Amino acid sequence: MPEKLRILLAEDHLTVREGIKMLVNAQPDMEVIGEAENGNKAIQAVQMLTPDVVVMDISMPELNGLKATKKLRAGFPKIKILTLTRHTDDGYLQQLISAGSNGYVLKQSAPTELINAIRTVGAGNSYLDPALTRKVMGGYASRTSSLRGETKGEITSREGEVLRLISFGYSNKEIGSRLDLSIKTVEAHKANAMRKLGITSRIDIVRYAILQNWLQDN
Amino acid sequence: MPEKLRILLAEDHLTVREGIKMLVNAQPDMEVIGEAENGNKAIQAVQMLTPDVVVMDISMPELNGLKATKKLRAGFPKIKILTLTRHTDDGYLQQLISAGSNGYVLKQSAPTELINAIRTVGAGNSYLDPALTRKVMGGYASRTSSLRGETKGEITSREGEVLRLISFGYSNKEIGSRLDLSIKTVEAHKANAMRKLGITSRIDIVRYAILQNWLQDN
DNA sequence: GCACCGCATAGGGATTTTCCCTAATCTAAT
DNA sequence: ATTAGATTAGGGAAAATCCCTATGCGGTGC
Repeated sequence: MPEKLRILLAEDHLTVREGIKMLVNAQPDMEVIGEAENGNKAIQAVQMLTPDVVVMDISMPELNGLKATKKLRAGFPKIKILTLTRHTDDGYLQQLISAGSNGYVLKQSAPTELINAIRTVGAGNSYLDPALTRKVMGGYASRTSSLRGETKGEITSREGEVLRLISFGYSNKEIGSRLDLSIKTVEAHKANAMRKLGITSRIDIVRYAILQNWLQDN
Repeated sequence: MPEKLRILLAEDHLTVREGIKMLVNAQPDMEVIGEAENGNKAIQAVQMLTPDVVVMDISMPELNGLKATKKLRAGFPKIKILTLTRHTDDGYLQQLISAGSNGYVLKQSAPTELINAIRTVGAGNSYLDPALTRKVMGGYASRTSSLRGETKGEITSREGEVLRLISFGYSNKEIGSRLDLSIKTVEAHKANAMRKLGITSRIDIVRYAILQNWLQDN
């Protein structure tokens, strides 16, 4: 048997992390060599430990898994990144893949799926959770807007801040006083962000927030 | 050493469940004797297995941990229920305790906390996560409404329907046409539900929805 | 260098939504 | 039979949102 696969766990929930660690370490061909509770620490840990595979949760404080994946991919092209998520939305998947993730596993899936996925990406292949494969296969042509270059500018951090607070149920006025801005400015950020995202209603903002995992753990 | 504590795990995420199971089974004085992925199955499992402690996730499909706790408490007064949650909201805690939970642990906490908590409730005491104790100690006097008997009745299904749609970002008008009601009726349900919950703002509705897990996986 | 674009900021005024109060049925419980 | 809560809904006041316009500021392009 060759060397064991060296795994870095990036996941903010300690309980989940411990669970995965025990699961991984119970395998003969892999071991957890490091842990990180946010994206920044994950990047530091990769620099120090050079793992073979990073198991990366999307939703983490400070620097989320999506951004951490992008950064890691830029600095460490050979590292394999396996994204772990709660979401089944394929719109998100597209972002992940373009960020450079090698695989995508749902937290809902069986533990053996995770182990399979780690082996698969560790071997240099890409892995897509079976539950997602179905989604991706059907009805993808409708979501090619970003490929046609219609993604004119991404959401700025200010806009994101406003959208997030809107999704939480704050009024424009409340957001204004919270961010120390005029209501009018908040309205403008909201409108610009919505135009960029191609959405027209408050419900779409909530949906977007759910995908961004903004509505968790607050 | 006496008998091992017999644990039932009620948690919908298989990965998390596996993690906890390994953790529990690694202890000399406790073991997992059954698992359930929703509240209904948990109740069935309790009837069949009569565990000492049920580790119950709040957010589960079909029947959530809150309702399952209430039902179990009615039928099995001696069973200890330890609530496992992602949330730090103390308003929710009150509901849990009145539902009959013996303890409350955050998923974010260290695995040893969970083990401690299981031992504590298994011994017949109640356990409150240290992270929550702080919250509960400070500024609780403001939230004693339910102790004064102002919790006149629970949210009705109609009210819940309305709250859920509000949390999703629908306007009263949209909810009205969706449920085929006058806007005025929607407003009334909203106001009544808010009065019952003792909340006053849209943000509180969203928080409530997050706790109810209404905003996940749609 | 200057024109142009996007970001962050914000006002005015029209429109829409929500809030507060009141109230009529209907059903279940006492 | 009287009370309590659920479901329905209107009128009018108050608040929030929407649409349009506008000003600096910092890059990018030619």
